[in-house]
Amino acid sequence: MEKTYQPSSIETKHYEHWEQSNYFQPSGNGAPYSIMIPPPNVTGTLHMGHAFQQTIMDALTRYHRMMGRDTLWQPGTDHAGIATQMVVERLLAADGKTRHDLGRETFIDRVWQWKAQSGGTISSQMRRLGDSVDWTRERFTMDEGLSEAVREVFVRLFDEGLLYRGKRLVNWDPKFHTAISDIEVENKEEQGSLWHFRYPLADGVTTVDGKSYLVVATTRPETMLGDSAVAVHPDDERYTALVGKYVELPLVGRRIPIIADDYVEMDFGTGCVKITPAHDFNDYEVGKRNGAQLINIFDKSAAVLPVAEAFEYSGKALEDFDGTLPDGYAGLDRFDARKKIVAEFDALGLLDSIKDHTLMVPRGDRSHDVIEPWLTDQWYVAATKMAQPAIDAVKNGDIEFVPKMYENEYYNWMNNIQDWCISRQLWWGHQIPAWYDKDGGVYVGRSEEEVRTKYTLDPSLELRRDEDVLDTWFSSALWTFSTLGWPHDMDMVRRFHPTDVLVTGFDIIFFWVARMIMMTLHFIKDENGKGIIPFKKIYMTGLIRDENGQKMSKSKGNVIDPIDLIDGIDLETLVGKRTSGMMQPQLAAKIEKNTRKSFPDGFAESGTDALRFTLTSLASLSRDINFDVKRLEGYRNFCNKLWNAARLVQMNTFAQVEGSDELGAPLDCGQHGGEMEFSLADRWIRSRFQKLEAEVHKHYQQYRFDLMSQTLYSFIWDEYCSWYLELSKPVFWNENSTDAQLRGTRKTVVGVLEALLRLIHPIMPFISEEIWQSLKPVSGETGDSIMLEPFPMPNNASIDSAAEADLEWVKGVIMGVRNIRGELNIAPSKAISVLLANGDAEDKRRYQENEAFLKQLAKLDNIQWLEAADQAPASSQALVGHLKVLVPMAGLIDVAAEKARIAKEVEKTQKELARIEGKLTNEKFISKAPDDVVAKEKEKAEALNSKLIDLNAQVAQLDAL
RNA sequence: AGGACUAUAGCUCAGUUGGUUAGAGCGCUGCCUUGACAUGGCAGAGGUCUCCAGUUCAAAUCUGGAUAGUCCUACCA
Repeated sequence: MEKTYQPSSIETKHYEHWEQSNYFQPSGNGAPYSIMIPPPNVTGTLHMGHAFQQTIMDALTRYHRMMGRDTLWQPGTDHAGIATQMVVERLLAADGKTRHDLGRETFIDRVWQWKAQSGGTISSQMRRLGDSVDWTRERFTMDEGLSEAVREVFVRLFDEGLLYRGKRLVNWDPKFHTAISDIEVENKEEQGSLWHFRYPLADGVTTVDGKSYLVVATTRPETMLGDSAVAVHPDDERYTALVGKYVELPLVGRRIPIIADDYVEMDFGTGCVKITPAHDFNDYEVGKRNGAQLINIFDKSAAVLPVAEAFEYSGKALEDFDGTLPDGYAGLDRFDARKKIVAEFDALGLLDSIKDHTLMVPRGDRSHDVIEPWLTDQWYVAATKMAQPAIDAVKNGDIEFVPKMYENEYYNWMNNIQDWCISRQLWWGHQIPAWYDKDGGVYVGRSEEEVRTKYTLDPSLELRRDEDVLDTWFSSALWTFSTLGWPHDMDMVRRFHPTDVLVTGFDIIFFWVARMIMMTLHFIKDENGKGIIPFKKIYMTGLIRDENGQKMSKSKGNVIDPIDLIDGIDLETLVGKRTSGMMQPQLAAKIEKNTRKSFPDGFAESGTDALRFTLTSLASLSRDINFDVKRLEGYRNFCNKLWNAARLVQMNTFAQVEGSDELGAPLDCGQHGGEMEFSLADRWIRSRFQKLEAEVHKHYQQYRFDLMSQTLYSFIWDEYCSWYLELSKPVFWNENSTDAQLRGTRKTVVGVLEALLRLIHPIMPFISEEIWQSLKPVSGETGDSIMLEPFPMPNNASIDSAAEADLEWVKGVIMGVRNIRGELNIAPSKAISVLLANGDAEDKRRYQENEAFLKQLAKLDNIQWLEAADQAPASSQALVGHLKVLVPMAGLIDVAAEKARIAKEVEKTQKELARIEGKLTNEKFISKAPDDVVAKEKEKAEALNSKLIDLNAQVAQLDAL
């Protein structure tokens, strides 16, 4: 082992060895355990959220592998339809081209090229993270096998009536010219206006108060070109007389009816609402109920059509509709049309008022363009019909969310689920397996050939394939079984279903998790035809945010590439990375400034293990996780600590080579038997270790990686290093230690470390492997890799309560002396003498058995046991139970400082005593609290009382000097 | 508008079924280059557990309310 811990020099070599040795593949032995990776976007890069989730998945995978399970962690990527197409279109745009210039086939070739070029990033990042995925089974959602699964599911759902095509209002992205599903729309509050327009009443009718017009309010004036009614509330007495009458739509000149519908809120605005069924989801429903015409005025870019089109609610076009629109609007963008309409209303004296208004604006999650409700033909999955089994699976406990609170969110959404719009007007994706004849007949099948056979079509009939592709989530919804070979190869599906746990973020619970549950239950059945769940547990991780709680995003410039934390990165490179390739280059200056301020030195190299340990230590059950680089630094130091502890172990278990750092021959550590004598410290650390093992197992069961990390950290640092290794030194350094004593302590020092390494391996795979390998000559281990070794199991036989109590006593005495040293400024280098007084037989035994430990760790040159009759000199005193640890003051101690120290102690003790006596004088506490609680409090009070008396005596003694 | 979640040390967070001297990391103060480690050691300071009320012998923990923040769903045109 190198003298200093250098992660870069150990990580890659172990990973390569593991992968080449096929250690990541299922062993074929033991009960199956499987995890499906949430597939990242193939052309993207991993961010902190991925690193976080993958660390957890890898820890779970390695843990269960070491527990003897037949373990599969399935890797893969998805094709991310819109996101990927968008990137490639941007590349083309740089050359002044659009995808239409290339044509569909050439464009798709270009996307595949881009995938080939960028697709390796993800897998190399995963290798750097140490992910023990079975690379031989890596899958991509556009692979032939997975594409076949997509076609299969589409066709079967269609044949079962669970998938259909229809003309409906969809969320239309006018920038990408595609429909998106409701959950891909982000609603954000924005500042806008509320325009009040006057719509003249037709046929000379007037309102109750004698006006010749109605006032309607709108946030979207441009849609008035498509108005087909004005609605009022049926109970609104101001307007009841007008229901059934008409208004004359300004600019357009169309007569549109006044209808009554209780959708209208009487109290809002004027109580009159313009109804535009083809451009608003609510208006669509109102229009449908009341037979208002469905009038579309926009093209696919949300620019005004030359002539409006009208439809029946069945989707059939109305042939005889007069769609004439006012002059000057054809081809006008929606926002320009808005300005023009407002101006014309104003000019006509029909603009009643304009008010500032805050409204929710729907924007596409990829394009950030304002989404337009638009009438188009789309394909839908009848999710409303598939939801129930998926709800039941969670209700009856087959699938369990961790943390539990997400189940409510799941039910809430599932109970109000909408049919899922799955078609996308893109080129990159799975093309829909549907064909049309020229009369609009629809034929669905796995191929054109199959369609012709299935529907017995005349060979001469011309068929045209649907040009649209499917939502990426449609293919990811099949992920748990399509990756395993469905529909042809069912062996793996049967073996690894249901998978054990899904580790993912709560932000995709609807996009992915819910849909996977529905699809898997529907398509994967057991021998009795009952649906099989995709996974037993869903571990929902929090969202990784930056150190200020901000969501990490490219446009904020606060994303962190996990590899940069592993390898380190200098400030200039980091700034360059964050400000290049931006969608909004104007933000670059601000990002640069923030980056320089937050990380003036860039990131230091921390190594994968430190990063992974940091991530697991953050994995509490909370919903937001703020990632602070400071935390990483702390755990990098922890790796260093472990490394150096291992070096100390080696120095005491291998022969020293004169004038060299190289290790000599392994010493006798009991590998081959021989008599062994274990010191108190040996027995203590073994006992403590059993409890640690039990804790670690428990935390795996409960997915509390944060608590597990903390437990391991404090054991290694505070118990193994700070106490145990220090306590091993007196044995190693004492020339009088017997062979049996040396063997016993060497055995323990090595044995506990070796087991610790296995215990921590799932979180810190590299450093644990490196040290474990170097210990082989003294640990007696012969396996090829730590990752194949059994995970440590607690053994109650090694629990030694007496040793634990004795060692607590030893620690107490040492800490007492150290406290006096610290408070009274006695140099650590100065050896001092102490007296032990007021002790009982147990204290005496402990003192006699552990004198060497006390002398070593408290830096004492002499310890003297005082019997009751002996007179103690003026001393500074610490208490360990009844036992007084006395440091004589002569020549050492400043009386004033000592008095101050005691005063502080007295105050603390009095405060505590008052609190407890308050309880004990309370009748009700005595009578109602359980006896053991009362007894405990009484004991405490007694101890505090005698301590107080003692402290006062000391003060008196000092005063007498 | 409805719902969920959060509020604990200067910062980031733990605190399991009510009984702890309320913990950790980072930061801070003092001392120390002792033969694993200064990426270190030892000692220490720092908290009316957001506020109010209630239940209880006992509340950071349970209940109700308030305030602040985050998120989700829906939406008044």
